[in-house]
Amino acid sequence: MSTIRNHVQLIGNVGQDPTVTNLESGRKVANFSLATNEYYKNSKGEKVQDTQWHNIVAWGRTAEIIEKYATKGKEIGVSGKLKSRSYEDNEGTTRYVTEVEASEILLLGVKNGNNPAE
Amino acid sequence: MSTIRNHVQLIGNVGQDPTVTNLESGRKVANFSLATNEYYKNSKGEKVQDTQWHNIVAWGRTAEIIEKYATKGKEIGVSGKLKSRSYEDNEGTTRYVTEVEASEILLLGVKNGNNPAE
Amino acid sequence: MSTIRNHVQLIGNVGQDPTVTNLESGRKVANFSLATNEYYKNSKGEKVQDTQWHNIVAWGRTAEIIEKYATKGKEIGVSGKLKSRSYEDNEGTTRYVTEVEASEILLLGVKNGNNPAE
Amino acid sequence: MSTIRNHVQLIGNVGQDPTVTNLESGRKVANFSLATNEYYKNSKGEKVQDTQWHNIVAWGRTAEIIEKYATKGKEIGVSGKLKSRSYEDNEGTTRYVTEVEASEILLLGVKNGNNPAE
DNA sequence: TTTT
DNA sequence: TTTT
Repeated sequence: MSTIRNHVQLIGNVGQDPTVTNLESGRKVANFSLATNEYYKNSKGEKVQDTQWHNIVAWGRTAEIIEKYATKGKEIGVSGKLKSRSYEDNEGTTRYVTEVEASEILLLGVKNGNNPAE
Repeated sequence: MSTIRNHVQLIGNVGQDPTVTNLESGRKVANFSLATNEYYKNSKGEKVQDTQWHNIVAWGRTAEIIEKYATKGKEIGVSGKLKSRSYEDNEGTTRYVTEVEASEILLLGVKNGNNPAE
Repeated sequence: MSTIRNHVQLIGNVGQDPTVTNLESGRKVANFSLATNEYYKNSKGEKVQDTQWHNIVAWGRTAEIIEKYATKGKEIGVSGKLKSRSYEDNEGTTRYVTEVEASEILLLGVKNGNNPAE
Repeated sequence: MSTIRNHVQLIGNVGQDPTVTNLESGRKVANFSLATNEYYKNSKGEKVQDTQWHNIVAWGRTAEIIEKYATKGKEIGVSGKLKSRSYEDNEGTTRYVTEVEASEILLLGVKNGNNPAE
């Protein structure tokens, strides 16, 4: 889809080592959670943290990079599209999940030029 | 939150007239669905449409603009952040919903300079 | 370059029919100006327009789409990277120009699904 | 201007300590150069670096943050708008400069929650 | 040089 | 003029 019609960019920390599945086709799919952290002052002037957790999914070459480098705790950038899909849970109920389908990731805190994702 | 850490931009069509709630504080909240449409050719060379539906929420002045102008079918641009929250459904089960919290909207197909959102 | 490290998105009007050059390699290059328009109220409460003109350059398939559809006056979206380069003017002085290298364009005001750029 | 109509985001390294000017109004203006670095393999399979230099300008509170924290060499994120302006050089010739007017910066390589820009 |  |  047009990157102009549907574009998401996040910078945050990887919540846990990604789950990577090898598809029959030979492609990989990677799934993980990414935390973005916001800080603001509340009405009492106290610093408050608001953490948002995002579901990230990636395919193919991007999934391979994620498998190798986007390990738990790493700070990364993600760009891609916002997508939702439905599935049946164990009780047969239809559930909906919204994910960011990553087309690109950027490893931060890595020396420039040694960034395997570039 | 930093627009650099968490940024979403969508261009699509409003699914139905927004639901606008007047809070006790005097602020408004607007909720609606936005469809983004993708077109691609499948393996048979046929044109296929992939529509994604996004939950949009907006507060305050942005909600007021949405209430007046972002009516059903309109093509609009939305920029904001990706946020998730939980709530209890009627059976008391915890549900999760992911939304785009819009900080800005742009009415398309409106003559420049007559755009009430600008 | 990483779309995360260097990303520009503009929505505006094409200033004149693009200049398209056929390179010896068979590739095309398209150049044109894009106007983005801002409206705000000045200190006297008068509505003021601020127009910014941007140099856009595109290569290959994107240049071909531009040649056909991004004609004078059209409202389009552009996404790409910010790049600068130097050249010698007629007097032999080194000049610098900053351009948006478009990787994608979106024709607005076109019915969904009939958009040749998608 | 609408962040949807004109939006730039860069992640790169500060080229030199910013120049900060105190305006008569009491506001500050900060100017500096930001380098974004791209790496790719050329036709011989050699890794090549392409560095783009961007002119950044910021006003008010953003300028103050830049003055304190965006010092030479630091890796930062910048978001804002693309703007051009003309000026007369020493010989009285009209020159044009294109800048990113930063509305927000993000200091990278800083522990979350200790980021003075947030 | 666009658009309104 | 940065970074590696």
